[in-house]
Amino acid sequence: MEALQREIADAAAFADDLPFDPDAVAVDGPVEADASGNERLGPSSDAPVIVGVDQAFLDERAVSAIVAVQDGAVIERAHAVTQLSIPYIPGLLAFREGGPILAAIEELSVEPDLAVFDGSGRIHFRQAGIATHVGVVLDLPSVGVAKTLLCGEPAEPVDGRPAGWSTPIEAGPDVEAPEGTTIGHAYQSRQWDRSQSINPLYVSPGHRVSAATTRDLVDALCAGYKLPEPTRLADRYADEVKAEYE
DNA sequence: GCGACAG
DNA sequence: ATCTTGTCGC
Repeated sequence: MEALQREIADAAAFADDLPFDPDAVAVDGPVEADASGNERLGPSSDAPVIVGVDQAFLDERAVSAIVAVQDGAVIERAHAVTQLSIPYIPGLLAFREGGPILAAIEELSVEPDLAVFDGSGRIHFRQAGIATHVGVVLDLPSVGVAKTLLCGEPAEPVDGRPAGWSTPIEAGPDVEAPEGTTIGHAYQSRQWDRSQSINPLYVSPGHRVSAATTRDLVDALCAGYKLPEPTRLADRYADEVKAEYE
């Protein structure tokens, strides 16, 4: 599995090769979850279709949820319930959740322009986190958004930073990349005004996106919550589907 | 052997 | 990821 990850990292493009202008991406406010107001029946413009991907679990089954957003509105949701066979092992997450995610994406009728994954991309021991792995398999532009850091080193302390702040995550001895290579960023999407502090997000390129653009895209996709809208919606949808299966 | 480790 | 009460703050 590790050898395959090195091949995937080799095939991955950590430079911008997007079918749309990343500077044109923006989500004004929180997106309504479903048909409660601004859902359309399918893609209606040439604006990029961005999908959020997340999972929930019941016993040894994975509930993979996909929510497609375009112009700040949900245009489609899809999901799949799959039997799991591989345990969770840090560094090998894609082998456990990759198949289930592909099954859910196959249920989608729209063609995504970008996928936002819950987990790392290039911030990975062999530069092949789940965002990179699935992105390469589908040759789909992708980014990874993780809530905790798997490996690498922040260029500076990350505690108590204001919203909008970010710092590079550099490759250390634990990453198979030249020492100091920027493999992603710590990005503070949200912060409290006083007292309590919120941890930053750890964002990294999946495939066909650079580290800087990944940070900018996540920044543009956040709308008042810690997680970017596509991810937050997929998170909620996964819980919704899970509830129906138990 | 010890420590570290996405979801 | 999942199991869960109470609690702080707008």
